[in-house]
Amino acid sequence: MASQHKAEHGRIEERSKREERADRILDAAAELMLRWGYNKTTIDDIARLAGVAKGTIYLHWKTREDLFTALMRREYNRLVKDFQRRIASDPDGGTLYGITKHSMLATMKSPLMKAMFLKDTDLLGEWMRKEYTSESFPQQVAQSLALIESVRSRGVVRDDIDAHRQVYMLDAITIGFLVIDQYMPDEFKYSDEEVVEMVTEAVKRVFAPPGPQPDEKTKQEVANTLISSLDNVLAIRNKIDQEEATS
Amino acid sequence: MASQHKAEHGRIEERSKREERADRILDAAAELMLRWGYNKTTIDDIARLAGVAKGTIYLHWKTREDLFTALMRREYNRLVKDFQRRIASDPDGGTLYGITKHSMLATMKSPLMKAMFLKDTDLLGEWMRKEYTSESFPQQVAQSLALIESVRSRGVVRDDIDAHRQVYMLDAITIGFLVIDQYMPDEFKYSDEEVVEMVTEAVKRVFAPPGPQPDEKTKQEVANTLISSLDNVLAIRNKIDQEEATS
DNA sequence: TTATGACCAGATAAGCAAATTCAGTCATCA
DNA sequence: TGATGACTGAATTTGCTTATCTGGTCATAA
Repeated sequence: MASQHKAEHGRIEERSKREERADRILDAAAELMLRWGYNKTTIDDIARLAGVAKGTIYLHWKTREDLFTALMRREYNRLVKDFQRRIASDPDGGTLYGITKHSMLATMKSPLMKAMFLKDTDLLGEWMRKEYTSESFPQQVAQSLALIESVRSRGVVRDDIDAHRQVYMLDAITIGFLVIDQYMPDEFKYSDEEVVEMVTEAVKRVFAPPGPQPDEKTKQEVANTLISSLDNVLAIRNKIDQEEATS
Repeated sequence: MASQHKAEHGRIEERSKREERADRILDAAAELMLRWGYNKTTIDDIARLAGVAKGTIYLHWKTREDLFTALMRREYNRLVKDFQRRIASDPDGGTLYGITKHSMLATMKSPLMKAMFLKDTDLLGEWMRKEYTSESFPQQVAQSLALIESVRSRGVVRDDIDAHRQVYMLDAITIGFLVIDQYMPDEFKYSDEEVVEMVTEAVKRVFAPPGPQPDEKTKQEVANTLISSLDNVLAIRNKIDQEEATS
């Protein structure tokens, strides 16, 4: 009994130690990827920065590509959780503009995810071509569509425009504010927060319904629906990950 | 008297023949540039397609770079004139959303200008790095700012936002709608006209002033100011061109 | 005088062998 | 049993030579 408990305890401790190490390796990978891009970040570099031997990395992931995929998944998980947290703690988290605001802030704070949404080849290099990206944006758009339909049905945004077009407009506006700083001269540099303020204002006005503001209860509902649907997305993804890991 | 007139007539005819040929050469350059991009479009190709000898091209422009700069200038002139024509014939030509609508339509119809605004390296290649682009966008932005200030002062758009931010927002939105189609999956493909309809709607809502619609006279004024300020821009540019040509 | 295209030199690409890099493995160690 | 890093072969890069291309000129022809 005692020994069994001890063994289990040991296993758990070991597991968490493993995970901690995996995290450290991913941290190193993230740092190097941001500095040098995918193509120029080698396993040796990562191992050195993480303070482990190269072989150790292969105790965690089968290939280099897998490692970076894991990194991006972790980044995505963090982004989504950050997003959920922001939504939950903002009274406007149940409005379209609130949602846009927090999704943009979360995206801006995560350079790797931003690179992925914007298909930044410099950073993602070869990884983009094979892995994630083909599914990534369409998936993002699908979620956009579900979101729009959810807020429309509750009268939180106007519904006198085709839903698909509304998604198109919303994505055009957010992408626009994500890329515009590359084009503007120096007199027009704004902080992330200022930019987000501007998108929020724009989204608020473009999608505001003709009637009165949504009441608190509706906003709560929308926020909750969104948060739990994101829980779902994460759960499904993690399930797929596990199945892939076991197979 | 008669012979003098004849000579003059001859000179004019000759001049216009020259210009016609220059135009033909630029047409060829435009076609090839769109197909192969700047880097892979050779003077020989252009000469062959235009049906002239290579040396003839150097009777018109000192260098290859000059030729493409002339092409872009012609394209810009055409865009501006197209834009002016559209503005003049639209009753909403004196509103910010009308202006946006027509500037976007004009831009979309001119792939080379679109490439320039978006800094499309694939198309513009080396030309971009040396020539136009450094001045191009800032100049565009400066015009944006002048435009915003002009419409603001006449109450055509709201003035409860900092003018610089308004420019930033307007440019973010237009750029967004110009690039978004690269990101959207196939179910979300819209024609230029449909896209412009959406931008117009967005701009209308984001920048609408709180008060009543501007009256016809104000719109006329704004449209006229804009058109003549564009005349000015063109005049200045052409003057610079001539000075460069003579020096 | 105007237009041409053969011609030139410098730049760019193609070809190729040697050197280096790097993802992934595995015998060895603790 | 978990971690290591020397090792391997495939892939990429480097260095260099040769071949091709192409912007720009200019003697010649119309």
